[in-house]
Order: sequence, then structure tokens, then C-alpha cells
Amino acid sequence: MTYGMKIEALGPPTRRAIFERLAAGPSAVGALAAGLPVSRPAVSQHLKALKDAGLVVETRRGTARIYSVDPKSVAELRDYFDRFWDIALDAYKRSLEGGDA
Amino acid sequence: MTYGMKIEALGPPTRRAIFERLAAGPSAVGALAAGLPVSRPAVSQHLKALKDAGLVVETRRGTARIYSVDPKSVAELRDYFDRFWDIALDAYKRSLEGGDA
DNA sequence: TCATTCCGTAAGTCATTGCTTACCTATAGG
DNA sequence: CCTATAGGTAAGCAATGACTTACGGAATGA
Repeated sequence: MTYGMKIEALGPPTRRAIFERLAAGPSAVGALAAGLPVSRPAVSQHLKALKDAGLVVETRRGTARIYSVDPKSVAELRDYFDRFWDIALDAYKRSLEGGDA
Repeated sequence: MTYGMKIEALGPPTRRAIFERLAAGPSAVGALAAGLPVSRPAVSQHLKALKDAGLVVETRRGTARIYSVDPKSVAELRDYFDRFWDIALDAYKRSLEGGDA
């Protein structure tokens, strides 16, 4: 549930592709697998990883499982890199001013 | 150099730890390794991956190599998740309004 | 109840990789 | 020129992991 787990979960390209497709709108497992070059179980396993990381949520409709991204998790990642950018930029500025050399 | 490569490069926890330390300010390889539970060559290898991904830059001073984060790369990641958040939030809103069920 | 659809899970495989130690290179100083 | 310092590179290893096929389970429809 930490941001670290989320970044780690988005590492594998196939998993990131799944996540990006879900960002465009909720989707079932089979529909996702139909548009990807991997098997349906592979998609299932990636979805489990994304769910464990708190990036997606699952709802049921009949026998289908509909997955959708949790907007809050994306906001969390955005805020993380936002703060990160502030810190890095500040350090960069100090390295220009200070010039401890 | 794409954002995908950057996210992928930040997956491994040790590598992300290195990157976060560099965000606080430039550092040499040995200094980084001294504060981490892995060997110096391991840090060197992670730094190579970070450099290949365009996340850090290297400067020389004597025999030392000083690594520092490239602020532009962080901005790129921030913007990526920013756009991502817009898309996901929009899809979420549509799922509430539309209610195609 | 039975067949169908949709999907998660188990088990196995092959490639990736994060780490180690050992070695080599390059700069600085005597 | 020799030594010491700083660090990249090679080789190897154990572990992870991304994928496959095979199977099991739950909800729908006749």
C-alpha cells in the first residue's frame, strides 16, 4: 500500500500496459487479455499484483470481474514525484549557488 | 529515455533508495555504498542502470564520480502521473454518470 | 441439474537479475 | 615510478519472476 510497492508493481511493461488500459476505463479480464500478447492467466496474475499494491479495485458482475484503477493511488504517485521534484530541484539549485568546490 | 524505462529502473527497492538519497544532494559511489546494506559494485551497477534510464548524471572530480539526479527526469515522471491522474479521474467520473448498467 | 462462460490458482519452466568476489583501470601524490 | 584511492567490469550464483498449460470453482441460462 506504500508508494514504493506501487512503483515496484508498475515496473513490468506488460503490467504497466494493463494499468494504462484500465486508466481509460474499467475492463474485464478476458477483454484485457484479448488485446495483449500474453495469456489470460498471465493477465490475471498481473491484476492480482496491481490489486495487492492498491492500484486497482475489483467488482463483480455476473461471472465477470471488472477491474478499474483507483484514482487515489495515482494521485499518491503523482504527489510522490511532485515532492521528489521539489527536493531534487532544491538540491540542484544549492549545488549551483553553494559551489563548495 | 522514455518514462517507461524510468519507471522500470525505479522498481528495485535498493535502486530506488539510491535515487532518493541522490535527490537530497549529489554523492560519490563509496559514500552511497557506505550507507546501504549492499556492496560498492552493486551500487555501481544500479547507478549504471539509473544513468542508462536518464535518471541521473555523472560528473568527475579527481578519481571520484559524483552522481546527481537529473531534475528533468523527475519532472517527466511527475507529468506522466499527472496526465494519468486526469485520465483515470475522468474515466471514474464517467463511470458514475453514465452508469451503462 | 447440466452445460457454458468467465476467471482464479497450481505447478512447472526458462530467462532475468540483484548480489557477491575478484580483477582491472585511472587519477593523485610522494 | 610506485603506491594508494576510487570505482567500473567480468564471472558466477541463487533467487525472483513472467510466462505457459492444466485444472478447479462460481455464476448464468436452459
